[in-house]
Amino acid sequence: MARKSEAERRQELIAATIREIGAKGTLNVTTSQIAQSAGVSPGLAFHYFNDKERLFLAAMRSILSEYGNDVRQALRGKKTPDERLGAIAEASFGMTSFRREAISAWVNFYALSLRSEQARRLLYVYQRRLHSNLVDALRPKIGERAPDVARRIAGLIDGLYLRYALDTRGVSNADGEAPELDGSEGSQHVMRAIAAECTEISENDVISTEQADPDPMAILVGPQE
Amino acid sequence: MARKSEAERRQELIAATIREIGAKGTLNVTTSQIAQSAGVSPGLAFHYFNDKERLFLAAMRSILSEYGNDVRQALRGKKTPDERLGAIAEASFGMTSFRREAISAWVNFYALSLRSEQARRLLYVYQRRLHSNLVDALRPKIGERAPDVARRIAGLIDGLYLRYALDTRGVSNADGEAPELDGSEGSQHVMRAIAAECTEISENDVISTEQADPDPMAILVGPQE
DNA sequence: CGAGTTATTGATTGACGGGTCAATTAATAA
DNA sequence: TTATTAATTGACCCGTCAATCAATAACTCG
Repeated sequence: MARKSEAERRQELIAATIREIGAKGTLNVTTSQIAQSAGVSPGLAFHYFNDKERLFLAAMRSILSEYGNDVRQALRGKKTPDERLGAIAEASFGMTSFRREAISAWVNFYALSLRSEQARRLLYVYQRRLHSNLVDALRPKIGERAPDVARRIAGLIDGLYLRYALDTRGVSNADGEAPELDGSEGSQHVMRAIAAECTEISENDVISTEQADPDPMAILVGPQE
Repeated sequence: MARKSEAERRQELIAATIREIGAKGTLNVTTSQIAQSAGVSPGLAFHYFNDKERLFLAAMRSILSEYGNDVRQALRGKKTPDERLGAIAEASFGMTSFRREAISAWVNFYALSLRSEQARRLLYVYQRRLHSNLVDALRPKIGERAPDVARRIAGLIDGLYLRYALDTRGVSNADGEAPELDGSEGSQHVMRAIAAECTEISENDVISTEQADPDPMAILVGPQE
């Protein structure tokens, strides 16, 4: 049955992995389950990815890049800072990220990054990208205070995502019902927070530079190594 | 060896559970590990908690109530709204919540709540308390817009916590080194966000009531059942 | 002390899951 | 057709782990 190309199989296995993580709500899914969901025998998973960890990391990369594509596409054509900020916010709470599968993947990958150096690195890439997108969009509005504000907005996005994601019947045990989370509220919150931050800054305008926090390039998200 | 009271043993086992979750960075810890860490035989864990799930839930309750105590204590004596908001922020990023054990517990319990109804309920209690604390402290400053703002601030707290918690070498594999996360930055971010939200509101003062979002008591955190 | 109670042990079970590998099958080349 | 390569299978090995349980140690009270 030498059928499909390596690339295809890998993709199918990754998709199956995410599907199963979504269905079970945990990383405790067996290779057999994943293989079965991919319509393939268990051994094949180990043939393409050498162990489970690497399969998970591949799945994580897939989720991350899916989100990245969403943002990129949402930004396409948006020129004004506010348009761009809106695009980022909406992509963060859009359908792609709010499928049960994606939610389960995100949350569990957060947990995974507590024990896996690799996973932590991937998450860090996401954070850096988000931060840099926000800074780019904010700078025209608030200049050098953009990095500081961006850090809060990024935190807000993550936090709200988590809260909406875990909200109520959101996930629970698989059933026929349609959970259908809606993230539009989330992006509205984000936009309001941005508005508030910007208003405040234009208000304190003159003195802002000197009394502001002395090192806005601090730890949280900035190139480290 | 009939030694300690039930209450004591339960407490010891709960502490050991959190300790092990912290050390391994995951909920994949065996009952034997936990028992050993508590200086007790594996069987005893099942004697007091009937299964592992319940042991985890007890640990989660413990973490949650630890945080609750921190907040209560921080609020003690604080009268002005700003003092109270500062207390909440600092408690959220205080030492108690930033030990590696607590971080690992929180993050993994978030993931757990994707598959456990019980865990989700517990998390919901935490969210409701945080929200209500924030609203109480915000209302004197911004009146009926407090709930809406509180939702963002709560999200910001969660999100920043997550980001600081996962930051860099934060956890990784157990070693002798002292990671010693510092959350004081987090609370400063929170205070700045609050300041921004309040400034903006006092600015838009007159029109604010009518153009505000029509239903600030929306889904995210509000009594549901 | 001794009978009854409660805490505690740790060996044991039974299921399960990651990873390996020899064999099989399809596609391709000669 | 035959030879060669590569994908795919699925049974199997070995370790692990949640949960059970019969035995035992410690404590209580008469």
